[in-house]
Amino acid sequence: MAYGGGGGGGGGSGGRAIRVLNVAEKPSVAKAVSGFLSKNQQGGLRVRDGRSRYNRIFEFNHTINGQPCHMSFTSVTGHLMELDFDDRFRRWHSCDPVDLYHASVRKFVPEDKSDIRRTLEEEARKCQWLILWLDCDREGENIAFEVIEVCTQANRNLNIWRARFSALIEREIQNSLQNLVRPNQLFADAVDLRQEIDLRIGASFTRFQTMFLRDAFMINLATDDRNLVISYGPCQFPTLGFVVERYWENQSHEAEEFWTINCTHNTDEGTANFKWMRGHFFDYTCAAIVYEMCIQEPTVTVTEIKEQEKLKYPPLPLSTLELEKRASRFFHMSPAHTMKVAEDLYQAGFISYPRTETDRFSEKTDLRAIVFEQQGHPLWGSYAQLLLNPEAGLWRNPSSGRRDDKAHPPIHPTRFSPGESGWSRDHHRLYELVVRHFLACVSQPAKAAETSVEIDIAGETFSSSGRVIHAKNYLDVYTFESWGGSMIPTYTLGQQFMPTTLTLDSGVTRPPPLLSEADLLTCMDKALGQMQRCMSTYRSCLIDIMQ
DNA sequence: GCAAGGTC
Repeated sequence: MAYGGGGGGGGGSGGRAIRVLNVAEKPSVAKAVSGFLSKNQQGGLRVRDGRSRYNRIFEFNHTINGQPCHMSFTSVTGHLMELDFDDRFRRWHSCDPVDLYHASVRKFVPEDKSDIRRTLEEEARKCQWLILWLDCDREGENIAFEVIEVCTQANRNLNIWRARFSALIEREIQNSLQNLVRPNQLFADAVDLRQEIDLRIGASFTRFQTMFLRDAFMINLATDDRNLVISYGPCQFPTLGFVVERYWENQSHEAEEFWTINCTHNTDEGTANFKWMRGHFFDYTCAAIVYEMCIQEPTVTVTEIKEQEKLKYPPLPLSTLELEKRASRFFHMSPAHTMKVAEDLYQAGFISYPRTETDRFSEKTDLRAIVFEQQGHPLWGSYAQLLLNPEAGLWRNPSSGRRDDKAHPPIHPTRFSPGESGWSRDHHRLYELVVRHFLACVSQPAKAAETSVEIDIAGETFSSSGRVIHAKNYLDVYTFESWGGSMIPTYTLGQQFMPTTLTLDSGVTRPPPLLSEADLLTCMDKALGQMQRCMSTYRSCLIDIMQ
């Protein structure tokens, strides 16, 4: 890769330090990265204030691929720019809501971000290079181009680079600085498009339905001090749809009585509960007739015995969606809170970047090194040691999911911690989940022997099964999941006995439960997958047509 | 007065 060259005497300036402006997405990242990069550098780390009181500027010396650099490191706070309609469309009655689909829009730096803009302009004028340290997701790429726009307006000759990193740990940061790439315009464009669609649909529908419903229900603004805006956004509606759909199913459910036949058998080895293979009948008379036949001739004959080894596999490597679902299931943490806590852990360097779709590890990842780090933990350290011991036979290369966002690895621990004093209970729990999940991924599945027995009573079939766990394996460390064992007595084929009980039982159908947050995430993910498949079909159709 | 995405 050819560094320098392009802008205002980069690498070619004969050993003289070039001035580099570095920009992160948030102040904490600017501080953390500056901390790593200024280590062991002459002059250490200096800090000064910029125009914005939250976004300070860190300064230090560094060398990029042999080129001495003077680094200034500042930050933005998320998006620098906003998208909105031109002023003449801003008032609600200025146009028909449908006109908002072609009204002109503009992207600009809002008033409360103008101090950050000034800092960027002033610093950009002094620099030859610009390195973008924004989060490595689509929004980050879009913010990168917002920063580029502001900076290049102040200095046309900037040589612009993108640092890519998935964890706020020193090794990763040093590595990304020595392997700079160019920013990706296509990712940024995708976000611009999403912003425009959200704005046009949201504003036009919200104005339309608010005004329409006000008139329809004759709500008088003068006497009603509620600020009634009935908002519509492309993001809310699928979510609301799933929630409401399930609610309606739940409400319209009519409980229905059903009947089933159960059989139990006690021996000195234990009890077997046999379930009727027909499930249940909604018609009492039918069930009663069959039951009557069984009672007349209640002798049981064992007709089939199946024994097989059953495996329960560890989960796939951890993506954001799974992290949210599991934190919701295991700890009742809301997805929003989970992501806040995960972000804290990421910023302190304990886990990798928590926003990832990837559920497969790259072959280059040194999985054993990650396990190695965890050996000293009081709770799971001994399990980590066992994993690394080849004689234990516990290790297994992790399964690979089908998703790869090509930007970040699955969420995994990046730094050992026995727990930090500043952590809340949820920080502890989430770190524990990430570590235990990772250790589970590289472990053997749990193994059990399952026996299923089928019996015949008067021509009706019943079945029961028992399970004996032979090796818990990953379940020893993944304590959030369990796999119950159950014993049933030993039977032989053709054996005959009398049932201990043979009963006709009734039950009532239950409505489907309201959607949990974890269920909702699953619905959204499924719908996203369907949409992506549609899009890809559509895309190949277009390509066909064009050829 | 409107969206959704960043972040303080």
